[in-house]
Amino acid sequence: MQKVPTVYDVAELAGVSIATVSRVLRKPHEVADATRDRVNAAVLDLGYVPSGSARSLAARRSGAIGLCLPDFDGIDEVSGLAPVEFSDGRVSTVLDLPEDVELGDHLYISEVMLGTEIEAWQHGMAVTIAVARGSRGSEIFDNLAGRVDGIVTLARTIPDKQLAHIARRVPVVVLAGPRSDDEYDHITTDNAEGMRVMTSHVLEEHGVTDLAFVGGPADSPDDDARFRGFCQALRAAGLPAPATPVARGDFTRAQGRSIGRRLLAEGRVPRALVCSNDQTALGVLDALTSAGRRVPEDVIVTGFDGIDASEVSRPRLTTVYQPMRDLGRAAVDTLLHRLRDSQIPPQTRTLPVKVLLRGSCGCLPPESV
Amino acid sequence: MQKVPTVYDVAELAGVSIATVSRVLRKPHEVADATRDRVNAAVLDLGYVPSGSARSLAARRSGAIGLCLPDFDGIDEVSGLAPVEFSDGRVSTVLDLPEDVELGDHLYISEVMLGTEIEAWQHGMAVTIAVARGSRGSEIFDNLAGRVDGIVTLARTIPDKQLAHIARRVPVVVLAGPRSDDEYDHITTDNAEGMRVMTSHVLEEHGVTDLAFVGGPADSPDDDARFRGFCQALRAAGLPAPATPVARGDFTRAQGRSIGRRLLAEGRVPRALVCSNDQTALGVLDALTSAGRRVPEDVIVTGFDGIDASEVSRPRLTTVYQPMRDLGRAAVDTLLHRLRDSQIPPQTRTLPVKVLLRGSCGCLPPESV
DNA sequence: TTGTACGCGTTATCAG
DNA sequence: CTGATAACGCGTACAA
Repeated sequence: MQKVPTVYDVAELAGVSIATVSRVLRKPHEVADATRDRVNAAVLDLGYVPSGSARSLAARRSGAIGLCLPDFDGIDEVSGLAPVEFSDGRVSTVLDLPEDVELGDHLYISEVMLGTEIEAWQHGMAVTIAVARGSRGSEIFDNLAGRVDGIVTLARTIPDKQLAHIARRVPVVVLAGPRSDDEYDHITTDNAEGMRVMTSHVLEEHGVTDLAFVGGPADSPDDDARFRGFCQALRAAGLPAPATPVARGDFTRAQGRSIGRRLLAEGRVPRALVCSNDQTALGVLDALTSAGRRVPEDVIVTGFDGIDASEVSRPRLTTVYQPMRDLGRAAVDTLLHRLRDSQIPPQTRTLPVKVLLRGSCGCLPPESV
Repeated sequence: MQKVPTVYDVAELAGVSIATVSRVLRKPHEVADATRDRVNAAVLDLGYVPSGSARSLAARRSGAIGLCLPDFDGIDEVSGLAPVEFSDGRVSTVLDLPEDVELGDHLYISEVMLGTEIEAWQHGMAVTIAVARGSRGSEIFDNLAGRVDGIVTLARTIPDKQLAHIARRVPVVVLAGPRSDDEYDHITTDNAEGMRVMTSHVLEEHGVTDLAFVGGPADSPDDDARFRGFCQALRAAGLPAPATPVARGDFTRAQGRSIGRRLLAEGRVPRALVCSNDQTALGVLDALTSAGRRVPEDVIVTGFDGIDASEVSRPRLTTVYQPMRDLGRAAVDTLLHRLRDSQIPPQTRTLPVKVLLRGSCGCLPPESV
């Protein structure tokens, strides 16, 4: 680490030119066996590791793709973070009472990350991640854009203006965003159609006509599409569609709970609550059951996403599953296509969703929760 | 994207030298206001984004840290991965019966990633991740090492030999590994002590003397330390300590289940099963309860890690919580220290654990599960 | 305050 | 098959 060896050092030790060293590393078959062995020995001997920066600079590609994520953990200022505490050798023991767990809060994003990484790995590329925390986001994303071959970003993570700026340097793929009039490739899921089918199920199979939609953030394109699907199903059934959701949360379980409590307090709980995502639905479920309402007997609750937590709630949540991991994979796939051919017009590729009927709509017998 | 602008283009448009452009970007205050404005305008106009490669090369630091993770998702060959399927516009509906969920399988790693990212972000650094999948691992890690300022790796992710090679170029911090006779900095948790306290609790508070340890992989340093803690508690209580765990799994819930079934079949279920991690414990719990054994009345089960899934099991799992996120944070913190001063001797920093008493050891009344 | 010129460690294009 | 040598895009002493 004191004196990091370079191609020159390797070349000298092996008694060849730097060009040959480079060849041994990149196209070993173009080099004579004996020469190759000498070079490889020198590499091992010196502890040589090629400089990625120099390599990227000369090759005009970095072999990495950038993943931009929104501030999903709520940490947004450096000052707000306590330093890590180390052990003093003692182990404390506490009686841990049950409480509400924000289980699966990061799951959506974790899955997207994983999918991105997997597909990148398949193509021998690395993934560099950047989270839009705090005020320095701008700087962070520019830095990222400068060091990768392409960028995958969740919708609404990077301000439009900056995204446009970045996109002049590297291709951009937007995840879960609406296909607006931009120049980017998009990956979406069947939000509207999924919610339409889900709603129709409640309408037709369960004969419910009194149902309301619990939404997410007003500026969420996902939420918007889901609400549209909900309304569409209502109209198709000859029912009036509301102009807006009965309430809006921020896609967190905590907000779902408070919405549930509010509806209870105001006596506005309908026969079925169709929620815009699982977290919200689970929160609503919490509020309902702790107020003594039976789900699904008194109220039907449905979600959207299919996070793991929806699988272990009581009752298990009927929801619309979307392939989160494939979202990341599809984005990278699209990015690589674009890298190969920058001429093709901006694409929008849609991933399928699947309606999972479980306990919270009443499709399963009580014993299977 | 057609013709990516460089400092030269910006300099020309702004009518200054490239040195000035560079200054505007790095030390804006050393440049006259008017000049700065002209340059910034040119930057915006051209859509200029500095090349990270060139920057890293010239500055001799990349501003990124690498995170090496084991093949936690079991994907190890490119061929084994089906391509992403896109939507055909139809939404399928399925009756989704309850089944065993591998909830939280990636949680440990997700948390470490998150912690790493947070701490890196605080210091304006990016994180590049690499997973040790398949046979190309070697290549991948070398590439990573060449493009980052330092590396954080989970123990046993990179073969010793290669790690030694890499470490000659960049500093390395090993997570959750044993402090062996290497030159790396290490971050560990109080595995042995945590397990000792947990075991003592079962021994003393619940008066159990008939207990067994269900281990993880034989080559896991974490598992090893935990088993030592277990034995230590037994001896302290005047009981004989076993030479080996009663069974070994691979830290997955599935293995935990089969171990549970095996013990049941062989009639070797003791009064308490102390497990080396939560997944294993949850699997054991599955096997026990589905065989009609009551936990904690008939058998006490405990875990280690404190993953979210341990919080929602029935009964909720008594376990030893370790701060997974802090593991990542501490690693980055240590790495940055080392970057600043390469002279200090290799350090080992230990993070505290906490024993969480919940339902599966019998510390909580039945109603709070 | 601004400009000149060199170096950073590779890759790639030619000759040989 | 191997060796010079010119980019690659930026940071930075050193000058002006």
